Amino acid sequence: MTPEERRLTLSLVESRVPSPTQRKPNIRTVASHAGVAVSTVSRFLNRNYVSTAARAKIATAIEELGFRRSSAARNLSLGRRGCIGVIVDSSQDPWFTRLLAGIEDELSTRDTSLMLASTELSGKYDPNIVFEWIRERRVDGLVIAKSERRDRRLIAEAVAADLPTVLVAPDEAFNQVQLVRCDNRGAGAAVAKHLVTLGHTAIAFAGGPEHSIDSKHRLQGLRGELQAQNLRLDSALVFSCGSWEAEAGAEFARTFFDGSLRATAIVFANDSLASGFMRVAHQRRISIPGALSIVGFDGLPEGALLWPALTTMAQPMREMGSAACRRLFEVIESPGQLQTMEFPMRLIVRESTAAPKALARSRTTAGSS
Amino acid sequence: MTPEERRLTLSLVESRVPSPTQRKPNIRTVASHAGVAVSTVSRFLNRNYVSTAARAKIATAIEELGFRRSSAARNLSLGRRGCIGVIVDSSQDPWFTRLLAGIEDELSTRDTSLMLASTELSGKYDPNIVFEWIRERRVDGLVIAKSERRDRRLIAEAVAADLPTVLVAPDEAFNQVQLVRCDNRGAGAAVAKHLVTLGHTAIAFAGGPEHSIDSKHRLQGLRGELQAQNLRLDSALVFSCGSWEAEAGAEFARTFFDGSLRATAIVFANDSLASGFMRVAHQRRISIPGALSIVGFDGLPEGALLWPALTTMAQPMREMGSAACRRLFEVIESPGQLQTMEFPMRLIVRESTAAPKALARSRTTAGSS
DNA sequence: TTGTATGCGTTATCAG
DNA sequence: CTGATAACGCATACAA
Repeated sequence: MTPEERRLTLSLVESRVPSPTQRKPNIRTVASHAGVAVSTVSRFLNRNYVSTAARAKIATAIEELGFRRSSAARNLSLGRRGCIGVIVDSSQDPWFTRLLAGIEDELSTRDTSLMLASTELSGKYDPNIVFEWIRERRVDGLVIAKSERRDRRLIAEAVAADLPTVLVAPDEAFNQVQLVRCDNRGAGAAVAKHLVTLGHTAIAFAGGPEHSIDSKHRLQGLRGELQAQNLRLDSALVFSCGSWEAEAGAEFARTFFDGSLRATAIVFANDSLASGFMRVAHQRRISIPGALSIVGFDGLPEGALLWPALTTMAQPMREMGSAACRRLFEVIESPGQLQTMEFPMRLIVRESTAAPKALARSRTTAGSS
Repeated sequence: MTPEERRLTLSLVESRVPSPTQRKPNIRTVASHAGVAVSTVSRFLNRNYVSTAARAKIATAIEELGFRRSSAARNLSLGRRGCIGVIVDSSQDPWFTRLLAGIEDELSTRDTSLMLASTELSGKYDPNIVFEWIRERRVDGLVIAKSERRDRRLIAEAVAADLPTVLVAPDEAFNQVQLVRCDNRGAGAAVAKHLVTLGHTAIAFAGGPEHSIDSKHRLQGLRGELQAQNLRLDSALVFSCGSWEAEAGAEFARTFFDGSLRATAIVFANDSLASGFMRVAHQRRISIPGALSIVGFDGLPEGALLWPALTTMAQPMREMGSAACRRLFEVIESPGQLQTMEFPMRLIVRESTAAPKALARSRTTAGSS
């Protein structure tokens, strides 16, 4: 209550105000205006039983008064905070940005706000803010994006505190939590199909961090589909970049080009690695996709700005964000069962993949003969 | 109040609970524990006058009980929402993402959450959510990023509603509002210095949207410094891409390369345009910076991943974010004067600029002779 | 189906 | 400097 408001209240404590345009209507105003009790209005607001007669009166009263219920008061009464926590290692990640758009979609319809926490805001991993949130229950629930092994304590604490939590695209095997993820194996298989269709047989895979489940699954999918097509992924052509960062992809490029192993296509575990690789390829004047086809995973729009634009398997990040958010609200309202939602990924063919040179040449020959 | 809590309360309505680990302590608990009145505890919490004796007792009580005040209740009592609104055309913008990090820094210390609104979330401009926020006062204040002409109504409404508002990097002349912006003219001048030092004389400028103030100021700075160095910016070499998007830069590239005008360096009004241009340059096998030097504005980290990595004038986006947020809180607490904070931009020399070919050659000649 | 009464945790007023 | 207490706006158990 602001000072002005309080003064107003006090001076009018005896004489009921008729309709001062000043003061915002509350549930009590509505009730008296409609000639019913506040509890009836409250029930109306919460879609509980109320007679059609009362319903109509209340509706018009609300309309006339331009009433809006206070979420602050509602939260206080409900023992909620009206706010969810969204956690990610870095909010600068374009993948996360898309996820956020989905969350935003969902939140805008619910008068709920959000708190953002980057566990790696300042360069080093520091989840303490989140621990505070959990302990002080400053949020009604948590959406944790791309959680990895190091986030285990975080998740354990949230579960222990009985705080509704949804994990999105966890890169580690978590259970006991609501899950929203992508079909990484299926995506790997789709990439295999794409490359095989183009005529590639010497395919390499460059993974992310050693322990990454996503990376593993994508590789599994790739390998599986290749086998199904009677091709095998040469294990000498399976690499690990050790991280998800573009710089790791660049580093890999340098060792790859300096080595003697050859492939006609390289599948990267994500777009970022692929982009780092391509930068070095440019420096070395390796033609893509002429000499080498490149595929990434994630489907970041940024990939379309590269030259050549990156072919990739896209996650429906925005949909995942809104799905996670919806699920979180469900769980907040009523605890319910554990649930896992899996989204398919989608192949986006851009410019970084083409038929391998040899094949292209033979085809040209065949065409001209 | 959750059902469980209510049951607990009711069953204990007569007999005071000794210290049930269940129930969270509130200001009343603290007061009785410290042997003072609630109002004294409240004063303590809000750093108002309270005797040292009481102060000590309260402090230990709070410590022992692990008390944390409820922001929901506080907001209700204060008539606040405990939440600020952050508005941008698209939350996908990497520039905005950096700004958000700064806001995040500031928010994490204040138990305030945020609501995000993208006015162009679904492809077309739609500020209605924000109007709702303002009318229903669902936020305590607004940070509006990169507002442009079309946001005038929004800003006018916020001002009319007396809602504390801070504009960050507005691309239009706004007044009557708190402002946080960059020194675009100074940045333009810095680019001029950089290019002149490298030996460029045939410099072109490719601007953003026609009515963009930022674009205009950057050009002014560039032109001014060039004049100061006794060079002039050929007005035939001043272009407008008509938008800030990479695609506009690509489009400009096509017409530029198809035309007959020549320059040894092009300054783009932002990084995105420059990146679109460079993509086409690659396609046409124009060597950068060999045949053409390129400079952008904004300093997005993404520019470092391009090949060649983009030379650019960087905005301190994160600092601007936290500054805007701090200022907003100041204004929320006490209205105060209108204020404008201007941040300098910083030149990041990467790979897209070099001495012009002719000069490089003559230098080599000079060196070898 | 509705009304009454009470509580949610704080802050601000005003009389000591 | 301190204590009692009335708001803040809403939700719900319970009685009617």
